[in-house]
Amino acid sequence: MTLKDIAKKLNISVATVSKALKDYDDVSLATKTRVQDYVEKVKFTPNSVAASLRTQKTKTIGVVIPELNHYFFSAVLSGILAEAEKHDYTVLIQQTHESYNAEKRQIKKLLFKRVDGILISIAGKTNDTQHLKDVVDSETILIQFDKISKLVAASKIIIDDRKAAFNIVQHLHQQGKKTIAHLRGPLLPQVAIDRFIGYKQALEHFQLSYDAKRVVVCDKGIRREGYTATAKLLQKDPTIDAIFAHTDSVALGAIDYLLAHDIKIPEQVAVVGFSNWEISKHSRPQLTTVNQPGIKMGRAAFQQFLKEVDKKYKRQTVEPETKFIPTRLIHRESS
Amino acid sequence: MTLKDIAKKLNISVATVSKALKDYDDVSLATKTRVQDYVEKVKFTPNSVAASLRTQKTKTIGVVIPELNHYFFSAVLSGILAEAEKHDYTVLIQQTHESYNAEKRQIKKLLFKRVDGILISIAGKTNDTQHLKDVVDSETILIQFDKISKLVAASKIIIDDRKAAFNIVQHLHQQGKKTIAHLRGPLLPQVAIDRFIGYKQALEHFQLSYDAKRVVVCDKGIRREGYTATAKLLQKDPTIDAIFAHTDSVALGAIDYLLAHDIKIPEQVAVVGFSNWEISKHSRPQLTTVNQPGIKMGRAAFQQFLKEVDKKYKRQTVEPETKFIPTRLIHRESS
DNA sequence: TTGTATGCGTTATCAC
DNA sequence: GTGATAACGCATACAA
Repeated sequence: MTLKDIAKKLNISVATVSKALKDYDDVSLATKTRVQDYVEKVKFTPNSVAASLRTQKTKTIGVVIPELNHYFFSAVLSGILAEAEKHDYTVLIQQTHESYNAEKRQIKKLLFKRVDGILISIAGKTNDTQHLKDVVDSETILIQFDKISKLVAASKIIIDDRKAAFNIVQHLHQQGKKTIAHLRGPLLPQVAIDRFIGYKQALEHFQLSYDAKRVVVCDKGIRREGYTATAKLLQKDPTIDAIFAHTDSVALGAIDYLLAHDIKIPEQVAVVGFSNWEISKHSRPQLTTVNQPGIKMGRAAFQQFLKEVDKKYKRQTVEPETKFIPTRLIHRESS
Repeated sequence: MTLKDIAKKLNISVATVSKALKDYDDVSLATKTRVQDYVEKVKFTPNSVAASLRTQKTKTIGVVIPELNHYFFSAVLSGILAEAEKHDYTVLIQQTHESYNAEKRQIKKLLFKRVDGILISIAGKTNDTQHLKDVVDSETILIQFDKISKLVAASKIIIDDRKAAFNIVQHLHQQGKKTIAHLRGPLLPQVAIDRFIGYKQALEHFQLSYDAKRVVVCDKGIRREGYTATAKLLQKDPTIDAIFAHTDSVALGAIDYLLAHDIKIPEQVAVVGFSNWEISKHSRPQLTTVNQPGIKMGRAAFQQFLKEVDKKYKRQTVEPETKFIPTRLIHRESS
């Protein structure tokens, strides 16, 4: 069933049917209701594919994230979906599993699908960003969130990782801690770099000593890693009295080690995580962490897209912006 | 840039360009490489919207789930995505938040988008299924997974909830438990009904007593509910020595109550959850539960779609099938 | 207020 | 092996 069929049935033109369905005001109320009633009756569903071809808009965005089965990213996606639905957009989803090649392939596919915009959190191993520049060149709107590349001229929605890390150290300092270790993330992603910088700046600011021996990379971000890294840390420096882990699961691994060795938390060693995943409040002791508001970030990312797409359709120039989503420290039992 | 532009540039016809790009064998190798090289050089991306309009296939499926920020469902989606990408399909995602109206609206939108198929796990409050029958009527392939309606003539991918619940009771019986309570899910969804039936059948089979007083509905499925429900249970019947909760978070709530009242787990009261969410292995004591293999279920759902869409294109009739994804009990510290 | 005509970018049928 | 041409279903400029 198409507009044509309806037109024939009602003895009017296709153009009129089209306009009537879109509630144009140069169509008489009489024919409008005639068309709308008929459409209702026969359950006609217009074909968005044809409309998209004609208008050159798909009202669809693509979202590319590293991992879907992940508390933070699924929250972001949830926020994007909520906002997208409100503004009548649909969402194509792609998952990279942190693979650069998958990311390249998926972006290509989204351009093939002619999405109006792409919202992306880049894969950990991505360092070449040509595929992202291709998106910008194709005049498709690009919004980066969370894991971003500074080298790409596109808007960015992020948290202030430096500040959040700074606040964690400040908190530990206020709790009387003096020798603070850091279980950091992989070397490449900006988030890991910024958390490390914030950590270092805070140590300096509060005149606490920094020592590279007290920083261990945990690049898989899994619980077991936190365990072994903590073992290593305390072996190298038994005076450590606090651990700031770059992620909640790594922090839980640290707690595992401390519990297993009868080290009192937080009296002897305090532990702070990052992200406020579900597991952080289900653990014992409950984990102090920083909330990373995924839903808000998702909403903000979509809103940024919407703002830019509106400008684009009005033929205004769009300047990339960077938006920070506020975080706060959640003080629980582990510190 | 379009096929037309390429044709003009290379002094050949649009038809030939199209065929060359699709590697048809009635076009010479020479022109094929000429076209492909040029396309490579200028980074031409064909327009799938036009292709879809022409072929009446979008190579896109829609997925409708109750909650994205949820360990099980994001796993299912992850499985769907993996399989879809392998077969060159893209995925439009919709989230109902368990709302029937949202579900109706979103299905309509997916039909508007002319997806080739819809994979759905229905909302808890959905009892009218006309919108699902509409999908079938529109000749769009419909696959149900996990939360399904028996009333809809479409394939179903589920776990054997009855059997899984039966196995839980069997396990508790083997541990010497005699008075087994059940924190059940809401009354409507089939999964909750089946888990309850499996529980009851097992009690009968092992000649354990059943008493409606030992069954409490926890329809929100949250931790706090498990706490208060357990309080209620033990008040009504202090002889209860095992609790089977319909979901891991409810089980954790039960554990909270038992720990708070110095009741030994599992010696005095054993606890078993359902789903094997991430939190179940991060809790203390670690939770005995049933794994619900989300990724496998997602893959199976897509494969079922693929099978049916192939048949459809070959004009063969498709009969709805029901597939069971095997589960297994994961024995941990709480039982 | 309504209708006519054109094009969006492909694919596919049928000539040549 | 190649090309001309007609759809696919809708939106819109313009004519009536």
